[in-house]
Amino acid sequence: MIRKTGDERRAEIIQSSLELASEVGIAKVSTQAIADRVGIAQATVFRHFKTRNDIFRAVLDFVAGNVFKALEGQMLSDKPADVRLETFIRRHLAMVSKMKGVPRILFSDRLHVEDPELKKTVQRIITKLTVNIGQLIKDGIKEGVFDETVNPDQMARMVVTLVQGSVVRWSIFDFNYKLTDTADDIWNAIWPALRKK
Amino acid sequence: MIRKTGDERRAEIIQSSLELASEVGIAKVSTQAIADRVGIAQATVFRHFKTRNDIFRAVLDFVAGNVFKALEGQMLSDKPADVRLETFIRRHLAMVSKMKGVPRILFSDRLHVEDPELKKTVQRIITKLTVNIGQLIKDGIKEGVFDETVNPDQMARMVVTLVQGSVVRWSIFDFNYKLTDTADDIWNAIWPALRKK
DNA sequence: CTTGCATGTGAGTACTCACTTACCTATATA
DNA sequence: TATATAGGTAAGTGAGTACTCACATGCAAG
Repeated sequence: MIRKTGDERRAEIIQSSLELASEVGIAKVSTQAIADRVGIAQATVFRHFKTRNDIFRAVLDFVAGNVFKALEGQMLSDKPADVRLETFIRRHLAMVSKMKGVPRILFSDRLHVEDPELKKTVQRIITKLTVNIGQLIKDGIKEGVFDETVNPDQMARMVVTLVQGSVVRWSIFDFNYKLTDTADDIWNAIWPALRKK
Repeated sequence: MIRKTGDERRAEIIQSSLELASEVGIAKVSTQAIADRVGIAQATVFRHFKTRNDIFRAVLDFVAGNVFKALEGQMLSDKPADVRLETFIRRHLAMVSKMKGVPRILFSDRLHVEDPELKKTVQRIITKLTVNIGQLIKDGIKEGVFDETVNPDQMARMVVTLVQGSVVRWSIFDFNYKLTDTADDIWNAIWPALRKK
């Protein structure tokens, strides 16, 4: 019987849940499975989280925090907007490819219907991402690297959709290719639409 | 006690499962819930399908059949390739927007891990879709409406990814906007990359 | 009218799940 | 050294699950 602080255990539970989600899918991430991986009794999980859904909320907060840290890094860079956008896409894909559990949680039906709070969190993340990229595109138009006829919000939505769609595709195909390689495909598809003519 | 033929009941079970999936998510589409909606006893469901997963396989076959019927219609048209591609995207989105259960089944984690057979079916559908659109793009290059520097397979993957990503986004946002409206966004994003220069 | 069979069912079985309760103990601090 | 408390647990509980089985009945063909 090893004792750790609550914060340590909570971090372990979040980490193990993410790993399990990538391996067996969120539906099979039972409190028993989490307990087994962490090395504690099932009941102990409930010492640290009130409900199972609370665990997934904590996982999402953890992931969202990482995503936006990466995004802010790009927003503050002084490189031209096209470089900033491309770099962000690459960084984002690189990050997700190291956390395979993310798509399994983000697109699970548990989240989609069972816990409205969880879904709202995901909606907020996606919206915030879209707004930020829209801003990046507006900056690019001002800088003169993107065409002024481009609709920034519409384009931002498509960029986010492409990145997300790529992640979903990768997840459906069992992570059996390098997600980061699709960055070129994405860029080739949208760059002609963005480029200053 | 109303009696119907096996084929009729099977069709009802498939239809009800699709509806339920859109309403409550696939995880909650229990054999009991299906039975309630169809108006039969839970045990009767197993008269018509050996297992619960068999039901989802039948649903997927049904959906895939519809998708490819629409695609073939476009492949055989004698209009220019760009019109054919745009029309297919619009038709595809229109069809999905009438079957909200589709994204909930296609992107559920139950499917992703629990039943490998189901997942293979989804992979096959996506691959076939991508190959067909790749062919359409190749045709367009030959016809001279698409640029010859375009990589058809890469571009086809992006088109499919955009459509899928749009569907997932629409599902995450609770179907609260018209999916068919995103066809314009998609077309605006990829047309500059495809257009003959 | 009888018979055969497909459709239908109530009452299970055996299982998993999230969550609870009552009790235990390691450790930090007074 | 005593004590409070946070971390830990075995053994539940009740609700839900897919699936089975023995039996019932509507209906079509002989």
